[in-house]
Amino acid sequence: MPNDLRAELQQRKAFASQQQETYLNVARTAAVLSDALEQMLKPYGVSATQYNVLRILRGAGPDGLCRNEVRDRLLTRMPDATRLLDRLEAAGLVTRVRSTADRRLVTTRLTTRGRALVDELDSPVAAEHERCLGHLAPGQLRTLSELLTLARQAA
Amino acid sequence: MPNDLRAELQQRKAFASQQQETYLNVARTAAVLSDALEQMLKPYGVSATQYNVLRILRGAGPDGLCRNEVRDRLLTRMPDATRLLDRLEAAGLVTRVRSTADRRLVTTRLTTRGRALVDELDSPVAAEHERCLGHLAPGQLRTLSELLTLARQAA
DNA sequence: TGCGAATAGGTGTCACAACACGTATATTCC
DNA sequence: GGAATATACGTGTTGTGACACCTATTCGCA
Repeated sequence: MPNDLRAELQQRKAFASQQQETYLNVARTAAVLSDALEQMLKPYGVSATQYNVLRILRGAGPDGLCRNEVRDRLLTRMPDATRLLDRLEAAGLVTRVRSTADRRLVTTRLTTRGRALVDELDSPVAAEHERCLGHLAPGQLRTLSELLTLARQAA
Repeated sequence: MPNDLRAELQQRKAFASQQQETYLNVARTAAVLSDALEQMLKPYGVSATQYNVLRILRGAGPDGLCRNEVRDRLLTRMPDATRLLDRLEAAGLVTRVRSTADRRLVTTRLTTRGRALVDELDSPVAAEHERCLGHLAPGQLRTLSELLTLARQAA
């Protein structure tokens, strides 16, 4: 079904190129999947970006990370990581302390509550992924990941 | 290279599941590709979402589309299509006229300038897609599109 | 040692998106 | 035919992302 997206967007004309069709499919799929995740996270009071930060900080362990390290590990470009962390700090999910070794650095860490929240979210997030992508066979998931990784190489 | 994304995001632990890895790959790839497109469009003064609307309106032809039809054809969910169209109207790229048949409807159409802009953008956008995805073989692009279409079925 | 460049972080301002609510017109059902 | 509901659109408010610019601290090198 090569024209499924065209039907979905109610477009009449064929895509200009195979590359454009692929781009639109990537964008559309990401929008659909991240919307679903966003809706799932809403009752917990965090956005998908915020959840992503919490997961990054959990992965960093007790040493925490400075602002730019968090920013560089985000899935999406985020030029204003300061206020993103501000909001998480205001919500009591992270703390920030200025480093004594290099006073330019401000290390961000999960609070107990932040850690508890991200741990609590593991199961429902996994269930959401299972719900959205569980119908794909392991080989399909692997192929998809590989092709996406390849697609990212040029830009 | 199954762990390329993990290296890219500097994560230590393996992904929790194949589904999660695929989700992250979709999100990351969409972010990278749409960022590139956004940067390409910036000199022309339109965002990727605005460009998307212009393309939708061109596809609709001289009859134009009402607000909700535009909204439903967008790649990403857009609850506030009114002000998106407001901005395009303020930029002189679209016009809106209230329908006489059904006075609830407001039909949006491209202006001459809007049409000229979207036509002018065809070539550089195609070049950008070629630049970002040209290194994939036709069969790879097709497989990728098909798997993404399949992935979208559940949610 | 001292001066300029680079790095880390923050802020002011604006544009844009999200949500809830309000208004006008059309349709449906009694 | 008239009230209730649905549809299409707009608006007020709040929160979030984008960009440019600023300060403080450290580093590099003469």
